[in-house]
Amino acid sequence: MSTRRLSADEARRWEAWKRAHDVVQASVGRAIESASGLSVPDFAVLTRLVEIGGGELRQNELAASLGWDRSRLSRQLGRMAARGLLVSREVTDGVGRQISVTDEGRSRVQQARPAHADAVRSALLAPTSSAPGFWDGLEAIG
Amino acid sequence: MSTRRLSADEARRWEAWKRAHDVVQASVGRAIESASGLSVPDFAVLTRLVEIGGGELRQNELAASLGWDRSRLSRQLGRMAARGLLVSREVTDGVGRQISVTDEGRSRVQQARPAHADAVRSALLAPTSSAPGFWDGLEAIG
DNA sequence: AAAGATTGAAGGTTCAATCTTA
DNA sequence: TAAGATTGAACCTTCAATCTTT
Repeated sequence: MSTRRLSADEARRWEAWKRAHDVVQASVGRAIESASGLSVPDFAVLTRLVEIGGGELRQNELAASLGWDRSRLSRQLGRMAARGLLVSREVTDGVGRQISVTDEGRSRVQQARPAHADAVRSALLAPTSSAPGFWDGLEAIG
Repeated sequence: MSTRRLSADEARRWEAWKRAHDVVQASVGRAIESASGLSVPDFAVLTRLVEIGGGELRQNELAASLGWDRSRLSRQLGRMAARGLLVSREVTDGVGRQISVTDEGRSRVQQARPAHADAVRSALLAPTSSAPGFWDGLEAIG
């Protein structure tokens, strides 16, 4: 049935779905932050840099890998460079910039990885009764 | 099996889950915005105001209803008041503020509701083959 | 002109500190 | 003191405009 607004039951299911997602994201974010001091975007950038580029990538390749637009990545890299997590250099043989992880950035992402893996597994991939995750939050949704 | 980082397959499932969520949220957000000019937080605030309070609520009741902290709501209400969507008054008989929807705010939320309902239904509650939603995005996740 | 990147402006979120009033 | 609310600062996201180099 289609009406001009959500029914109380539909609204309840929609809110439960959003809340379940937010709980998972917050859990993973807290795990990363407490293990390494990195934010979720920091971790996303450093992970690509280390795992795809071996520590270095062109900025446009990084953008493509993340699925981010130029502006978003430019601002994120600016903040991360100011914190010493990476460095940005002009590329001599053409247009563009080369992004390189620093020792500090490499160390931090290594610190974050186990906590990230555990949090994702327990919240989403393999929730347990002692650590309920996304799917449990949706039990009543049908 | 538990290792110190996500496997390629685990990472793929995790990314797919996040992407599916983001697609749904973006779809609902665009529907609200194009129908009414309201943002998602605008719509959340006005919906509570109209449906729970009949157009008026104490600020702390609004915060509880939304599950938002004081700071977040204070900043959101400031922006909305500046745009004429609501007004904020001191409460004479004690501490606190009274938030009231304006005619403009009431009109906007009414404009947004059908688009919101349609978007939520097609993206999450009852996706169709012509409008795939969240669950379809997760097909490969197992 | 096209590609790669940055910036101004606006909106959103969070934390800690602060202010006000009962 | 405690409750209700605001603010400074930092971070995040997006859009349109801009800048630079090929």
